[in-house]
Amino acid sequence: MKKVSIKDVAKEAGVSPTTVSYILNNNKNVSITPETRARVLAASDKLKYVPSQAAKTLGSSRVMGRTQSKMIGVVIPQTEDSVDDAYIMLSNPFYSTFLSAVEYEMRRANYHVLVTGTNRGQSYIEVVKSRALDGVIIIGIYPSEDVDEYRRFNIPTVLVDCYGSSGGDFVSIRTDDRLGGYMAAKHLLEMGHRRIAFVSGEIKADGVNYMRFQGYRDALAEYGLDFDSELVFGGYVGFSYGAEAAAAIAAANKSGGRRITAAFATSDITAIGLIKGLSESGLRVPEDISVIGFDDIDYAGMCVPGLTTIRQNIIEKGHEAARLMIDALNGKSSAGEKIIPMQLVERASVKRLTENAEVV
Amino acid sequence: MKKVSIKDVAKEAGVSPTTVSYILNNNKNVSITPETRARVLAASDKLKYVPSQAAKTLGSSRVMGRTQSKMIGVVIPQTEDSVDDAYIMLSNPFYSTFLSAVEYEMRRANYHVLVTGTNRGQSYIEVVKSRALDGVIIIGIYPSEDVDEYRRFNIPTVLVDCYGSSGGDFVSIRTDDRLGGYMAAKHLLEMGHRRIAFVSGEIKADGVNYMRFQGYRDALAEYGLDFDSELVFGGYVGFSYGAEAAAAIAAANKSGGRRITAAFATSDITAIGLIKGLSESGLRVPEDISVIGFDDIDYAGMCVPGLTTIRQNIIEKGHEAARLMIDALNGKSSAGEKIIPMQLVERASVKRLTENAEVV
DNA sequence: CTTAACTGTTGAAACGTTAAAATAACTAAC
DNA sequence: GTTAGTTATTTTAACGTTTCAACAGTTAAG
Repeated sequence: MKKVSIKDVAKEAGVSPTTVSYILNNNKNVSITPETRARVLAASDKLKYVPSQAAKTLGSSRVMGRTQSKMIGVVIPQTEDSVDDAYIMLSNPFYSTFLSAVEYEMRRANYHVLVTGTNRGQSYIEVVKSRALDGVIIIGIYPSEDVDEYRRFNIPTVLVDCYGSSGGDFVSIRTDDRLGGYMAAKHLLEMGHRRIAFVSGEIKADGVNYMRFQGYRDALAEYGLDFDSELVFGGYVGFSYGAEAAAAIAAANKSGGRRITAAFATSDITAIGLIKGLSESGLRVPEDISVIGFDDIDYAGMCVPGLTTIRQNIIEKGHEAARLMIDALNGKSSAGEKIIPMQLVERASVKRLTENAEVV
Repeated sequence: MKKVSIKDVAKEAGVSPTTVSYILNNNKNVSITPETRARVLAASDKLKYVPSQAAKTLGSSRVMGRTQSKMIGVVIPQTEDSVDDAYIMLSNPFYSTFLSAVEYEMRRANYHVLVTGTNRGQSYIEVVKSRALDGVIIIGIYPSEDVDEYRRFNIPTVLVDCYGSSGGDFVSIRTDDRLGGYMAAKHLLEMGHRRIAFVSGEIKADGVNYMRFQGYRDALAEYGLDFDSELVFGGYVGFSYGAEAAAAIAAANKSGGRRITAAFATSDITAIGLIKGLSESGLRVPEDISVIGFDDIDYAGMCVPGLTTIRQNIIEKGHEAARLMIDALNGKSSAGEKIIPMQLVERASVKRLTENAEVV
């Protein structure tokens, strides 16, 4: 009934609590007789001793910078749910898969993961301080206000899909989004498309969408095409699922002028919403309009038609983020940027356009 | 640079640490002069004091049963990813949405959430003990081995989608899955279908799939139809995404005999995999075969064709789970079962069968 | 005018652990 | 045979908070 503490183990094994601590933590700076070690281990097993992490954290906090809570935080942007008026952090499966991968890898390294949603710009430095988190992984937001504090407290921080980080102070992990945007647009261009819509959520200078947008323009320029701002759909908050963009595209195509034959959506979830909306407007994918996405979430391969997309290995990205975190935690500070490769995955949502079809 | 502790605040305000503690925790058992309170609050603000949760947890652990870590655990079953050989806990968007909702509501009540994946049957009592978690929300698994310990330590536990709990010891939250299965099958029957496949992941006696299966049989019986075990697809581990079932169904239909005209998949994610597989086998949904799902994940409304499904309000379920947890945490133990209502959402994946079409 | 209860505050002990210094028991060196 | 150096272990003090008993000062009751 009563909680088993290190003292109980010590008494059972006939040694001091310190010795138990040394043995259980495999402290390399002390030497222990094999017999003592065995005796303590046996006692610990017998009593089913589980150390109190709170006490460990507190106890180890004496030496500044050596506090060990064995827990990291993962901060995920929170969006308002389209249906209910609730805030949801894992609306994009990209985040779910990423978080799963991080959690798995961290747990293998004996760390626990505290997840927290956040509104853009909201500070969560208090969580970090009050919980004495060993590190933080932040997705999609550059925590500008907290940066100084992070520096001051020297908390290992891994930034995912962020462009705000000036200089190489933090560990950063992302794809080459400009290249990715270029790859997507280029693929559509190669397939004969010329009027290509750009469909995106919020476009912010420190976000991935902005970079993918640049890449899209790069490809256009390479083909000698002028950029047409009327082809940009979205770009403001809350425009997440592409359905609205679909209606706008359908309307644009009906109103005459050169037809939009393809769309590049900056995330698969948007692409899927787009396809849905197009289908409701009576447009078929890929027969009437081609769609390419970004990310390759599980769902991209499962939907009908299969979504052609720029794949990034999300699980690998999560594992890598965790590994970078673990390295940083162990003092092997690999500050700088880690770039995850991408590749084009061709499925069924993009159709090759023949010359005459294009002119229609 | 140095950490601000309660002592610093006390010194700044000219009171004892105890007083600061009382004020900052709004302790109702003591009376404090408004002036003192104001002075302490000001000092705390000025120094940007953030209490150490580790110290709080440890300090409050003196009285058994009053330990406050202000953190709960959410345990999510982990499955092997279909593509990579990694373990993923949030493969089903149902979990993601649920977790998001729980996290949001818990955070509003000043609790943090530690997520952890788990293999079936794996114990996580150590996490609970070492972190002194205030409570645990467990999804989809009945933690039989840990039950005694939970009882002994009297840790508030909310079981989600579990049928293993004998008696009303724990708080439990789920849908009426038997009714849900009945609703799904009945809808297909009402639409004229008679050969209805049952497609599911693992069917275990303490899981929701088993209950949905019972409901499916109830509906069949109501229509005077014999149960045909050849219509059950899946039922074993790893058969998650319905694609394999699709191939089996297509094969069965080709080999003669009465044609399978509809399928009930026990989760939307399975239904979607099924639709994909069917489409690859050259079968169209709903023209050639109708499909009904379960859950109404975001994706059900976004895919093409829109998935007809048995909707449960997942966000509401998450909020409710969090609220039950908070009640339990506050001693208002509402042990027993909370049932979340369902409703049929008709979209485009089920087709009405005319008499002669059925006989084909 | 004594006793009892209340009000606002404090000091000391405790929570379970780790860090650093101390100790004791050997061994080796000169 | 003193000194110095290992090795295995212990003692003491901290970490930042809460709890509990105590206290002095005021008010109320009899």
